[in-house]
Amino acid sequence: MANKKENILSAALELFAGDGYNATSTSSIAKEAGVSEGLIFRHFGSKKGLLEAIMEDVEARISQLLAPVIFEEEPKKVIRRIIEMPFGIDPSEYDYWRLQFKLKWEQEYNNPNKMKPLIDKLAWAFTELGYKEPEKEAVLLNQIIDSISTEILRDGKDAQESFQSFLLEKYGV
Amino acid sequence: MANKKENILSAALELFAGDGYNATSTSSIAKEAGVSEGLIFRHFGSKKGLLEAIMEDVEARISQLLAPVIFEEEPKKVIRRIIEMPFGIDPSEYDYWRLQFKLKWEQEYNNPNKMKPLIDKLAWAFTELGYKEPEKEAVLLNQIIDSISTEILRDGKDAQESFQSFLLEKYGV
Amino acid sequence: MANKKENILSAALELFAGDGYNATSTSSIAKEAGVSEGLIFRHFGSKKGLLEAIMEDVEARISQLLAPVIFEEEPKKVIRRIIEMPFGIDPSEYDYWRLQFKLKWEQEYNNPNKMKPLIDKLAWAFTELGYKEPEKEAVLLNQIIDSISTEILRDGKDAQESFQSFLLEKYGV
Amino acid sequence: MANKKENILSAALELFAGDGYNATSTSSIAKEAGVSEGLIFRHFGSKKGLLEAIMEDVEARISQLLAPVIFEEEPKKVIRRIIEMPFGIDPSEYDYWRLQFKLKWEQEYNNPNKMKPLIDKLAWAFTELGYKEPEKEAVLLNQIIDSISTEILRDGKDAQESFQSFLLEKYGV
DNA sequence: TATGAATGAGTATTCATTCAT
DNA sequence: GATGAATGAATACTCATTCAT
Repeated sequence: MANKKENILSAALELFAGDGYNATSTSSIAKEAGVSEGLIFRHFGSKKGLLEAIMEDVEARISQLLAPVIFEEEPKKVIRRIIEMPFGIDPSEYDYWRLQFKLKWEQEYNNPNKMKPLIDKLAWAFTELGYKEPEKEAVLLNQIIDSISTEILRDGKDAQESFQSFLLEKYGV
Repeated sequence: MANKKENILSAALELFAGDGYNATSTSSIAKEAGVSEGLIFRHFGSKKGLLEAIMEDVEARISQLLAPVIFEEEPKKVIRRIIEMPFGIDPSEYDYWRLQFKLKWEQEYNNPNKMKPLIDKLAWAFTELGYKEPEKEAVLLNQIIDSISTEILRDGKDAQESFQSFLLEKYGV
Repeated sequence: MANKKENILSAALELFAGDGYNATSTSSIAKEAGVSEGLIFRHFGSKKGLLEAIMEDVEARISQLLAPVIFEEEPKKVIRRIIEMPFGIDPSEYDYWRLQFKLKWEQEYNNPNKMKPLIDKLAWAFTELGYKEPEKEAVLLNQIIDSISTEILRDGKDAQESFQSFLLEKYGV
Repeated sequence: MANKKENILSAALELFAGDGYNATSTSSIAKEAGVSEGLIFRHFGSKKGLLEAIMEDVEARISQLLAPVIFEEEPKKVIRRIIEMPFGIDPSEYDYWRLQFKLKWEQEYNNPNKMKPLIDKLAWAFTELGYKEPEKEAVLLNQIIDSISTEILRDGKDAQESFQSFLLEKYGV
């Protein structure tokens, strides 16, 4: 059987992502993870500490997903990559993303400049492509991607599939 | 002193919108409203009943805000109106909107086809204007408006003001 | 429509008899009686006061039912009458009796010498009939009648009918 | 200091037996047992769960008390044993019995066929002794014992002592 | 007489957290 | 590292009762 600390992390991720942070009790996490409630506090100090540990993972995975966009050198491909991104998320990782979105609305876990490097890269790409208002275009595209991600997490990838080519064509990439 | 029932409704709106439904206790609502906790249950039966009473208001206000879009006859003006909509929300009504957005992520209060009539109207407008994929354009614009509304509710109208003209120009309306 | 005070009394009787005094709320009585909760307190001062008002009725009805035993002059007929008594209760009056039995076990409403005159009469009858321990016989028969009454109130008259002739024969009356 | 779980059980038994199940609050049990209220729920899940834990004990003790009657082989001694039974209850165990009787009148905890094996045994004994209506005699004696038990629990053993020999003589055992 | 708004104390139950083992 | 007993504060909700109208 896997490490108990890992069990706690994955149980908590699943429950936080599904029911929200507030609505998930430490006792339900312990039950789901098959450990004693006390162990959660031994490892993570508090419920909030557990959340923070999970959020480190979440952020690592987001960076990983954004990497192909950030490091792309060709402007058109930057746009293409960002549009393809939400469809490239492995369904086994959906909970990381669900949690990320849930937390935007629960408490103060929102970190608005987490997306700053991405938006900067998009702005650069739009500048290169000669758009008149590249910063605004960047923000707009980021918002669109955000919305599509939300829908995918709710209803699954298939329902949104046709949207991908629509956007690729719209941006001519 | 004003009607106590009203006090409860406005205190609950404020707290639900700020902290979320789950994270707001009935005792904090009572304290904020300056009434006994029991009175909440006498008037609304349960915490959920209180939420539902508030949501009736919320929905009435949304309809009211969407009306100018829905009843607009000229395609270009339909697009213009929807873009102007989030900027037309009176700041005194922000909590109604915040609550609406919060609930999308808490429990099952999401009613996805609430926006159906709006999207249909947008699709009609895009068809009239000769867009190639009017349904997708409608969904896309709706998502954009949703995102902008979110940002406005978080950071205030001013930060997004310049976005309005950017979008109006982009859509040529 | 009947007098509201009467409505309260009969609603309370029904609910107290069915669910017990403690388990019945004044609000449920008000609802059942179709009156405001305040009216209960206007008329009876408190929940306990309401119970006491009902108990006066209960006691009047018990006396009425015991009268044919108490005023019977012939010893054998005294015995016969007491045995017939529980079968003579009108089903429409069962709630009075149910309440009487419920209260024996809830709080201190038990008044053990309420049955004193009856037991005295039985003792007299057994003396007349030459029983060796008339007081004990009286207590015993009273207990038997009490038990049968209990069963009748729970399961209905029919299930116990055959018991009546069994007892009449046993006591030779 | 003794086991806290035991403390809860014995405090609850005392209070349930004295005031009834409904009228006893979990907070009063916690106070009486010298534990936190939460511990009751950790150990027994709910107030009803606590009652059920107690009732298992109660039923074990009843079986134990009925054993000498059930396993008696000689008809006359069966009758004698059942008559002696209520006087054989140890006063330290009265609460178990009080609770048993209280619950007959509160909610649906009444299990009428709990006494079935006893009544069958009595019926067998009366048959052997040549009584004309052995089943009815069995039910009747059971009722008498029930009533005497009730009185003993209310007023103590002494007040009823003389009744024992009265009954033994009456049944000729 | 009758209502219905209003209350404060109480209800069973849950929660995050601590601690001895 | 891991458990499970234990807690105190909080939770949504109910109750008997009061009072202005």
